[in-house]
Amino acid sequence: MLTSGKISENARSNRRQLQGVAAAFSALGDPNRLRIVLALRQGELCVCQIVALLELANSTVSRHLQIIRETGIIESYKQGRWVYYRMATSDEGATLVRALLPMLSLAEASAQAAADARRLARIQRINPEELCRTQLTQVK
Amino acid sequence: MLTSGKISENARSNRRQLQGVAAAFSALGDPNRLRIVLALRQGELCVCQIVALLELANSTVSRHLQIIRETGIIESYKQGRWVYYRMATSDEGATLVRALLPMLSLAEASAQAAADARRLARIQRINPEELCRTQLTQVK
DNA sequence: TCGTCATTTCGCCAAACAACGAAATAACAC
DNA sequence: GTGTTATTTCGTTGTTTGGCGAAATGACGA
Repeated sequence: MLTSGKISENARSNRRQLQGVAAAFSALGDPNRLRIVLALRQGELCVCQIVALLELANSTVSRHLQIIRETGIIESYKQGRWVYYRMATSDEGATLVRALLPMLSLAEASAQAAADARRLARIQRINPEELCRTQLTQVK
Repeated sequence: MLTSGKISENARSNRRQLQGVAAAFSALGDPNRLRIVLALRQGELCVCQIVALLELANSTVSRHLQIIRETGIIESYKQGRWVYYRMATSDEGATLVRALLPMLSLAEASAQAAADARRLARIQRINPEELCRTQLTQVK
């Protein structure tokens, strides 16, 4: 069950509108949300993997993901207790992602993005179930 | 005398960094700032032409222009009392503009952008000196 | 030099936003 | 049904932001 979020059809048809483009820009105007999208370009992730990467509260990450998802750039699906997020595959979402590619490439050339990519590779080697479990104990 | 704004060399070298990309996204995440950039893609404009298009206070427009200019997307030059803004021509700015093109094209396909383009064409037919002069009397 | 004009900067304000912890929700195992 | 787990939603808080009018700045003309 793929979900782009609880957005109304009206909001969906605004994607091609100026407001929709501005919303996508605004979503990626937060550095942490930009880092999330760059991470998802490496492959789908569950919330706790993103939490581990960003070192933010899970509630904050969840909210960030909701904001990005509502722009259509990413989508999510449930697998048991886990919710996985990935880059949009729908026609409309993919159009937006394609248009964003040159800018995302620019961001990927940064030292921060490289450091994130290295950490993410390590995070992805940990069993997600174990990663989620150890997160509560690591909360400080 | 071209000016990209009073940005430090440190901020300039961050353009290729994640923060710089996020700043560009953030700048264009405001609908009015996005409208400004779409308008400048039609050709250079002075502040009062942009004020006429957006129907905002001149101080607000000036602030918006400063924010966009600091990202490197646009540049400005003085001609007497007038300050003209245009899309960036420097190597670095042009790279950013090029990367933004697909998204700007998406925004240009909107009804709002088309309406703006029509109004802007009319505004550009007015002598800028006369336009500026009549603006103070139109302030409500 | 003084007055006018175009723009920028400043100060204020209400709204929006990113962070957090707590509560609620949904999925799972026993 | 109960307890555990992953995630989302809610409420709070301090910070940021987009709008405005007023003040400051710089260019021009007499």
